[in-house]
Amino acid sequence: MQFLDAPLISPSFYFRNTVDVARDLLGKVIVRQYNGKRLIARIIETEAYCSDNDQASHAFRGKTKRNAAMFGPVGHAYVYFVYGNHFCLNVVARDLDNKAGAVLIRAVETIEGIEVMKALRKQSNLKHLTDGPGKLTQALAIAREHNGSSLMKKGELYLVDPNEKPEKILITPRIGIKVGREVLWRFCLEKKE
DNA sequence: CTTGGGATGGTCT
DNA sequence: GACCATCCCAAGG
Repeated sequence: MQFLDAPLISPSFYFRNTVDVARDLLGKVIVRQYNGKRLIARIIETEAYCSDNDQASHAFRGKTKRNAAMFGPVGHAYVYFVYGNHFCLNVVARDLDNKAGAVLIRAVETIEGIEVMKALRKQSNLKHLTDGPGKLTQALAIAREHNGSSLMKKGELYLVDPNEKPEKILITPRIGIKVGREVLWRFCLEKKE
């Protein structure tokens, strides 16, 4: 399995400008150990959420119990619950000038474990298996308990770098928000729109 | 294909 | 009591 040999990602990768990290997370690979099963997925869409300079960010109004992970160590997960139905997975990333910052993982494509993902999603339509932030957390069984956990060491949930060749990246405004639409902080790999 | 509304619950005012 | 970094389904073109 090529992805088991792929190296883990070190803190220095995440200790950079949040927007740069969002772009560079494209093509990185999420590994999830779930009930003895291995689920693997490749990141194909991200968004950057910064600190008190970013009105759309959960961190904009300062630290609270909910967003505390965004102020915590880089390379850790920030998982939150939205709309009463869904979890969203973020990776904490920021440079020294910022107190908080995280990259929302908006979409992935399945590499391994598709049958388990279908079961978790109660959905067999491959097109819509992992093409949204709430969908991919369901497909990978990511929830509250992963909030604050490190993604830089092998465990239930971590990231690896398969060292892919760069691909064409689509850059757009972030979506699903009412403010902060003027910055181009959403990054996608070729797929659809 | 697109649109519109309902479900659902934690957080903050 | 209002928001939400959402999803799903049903109805209409």
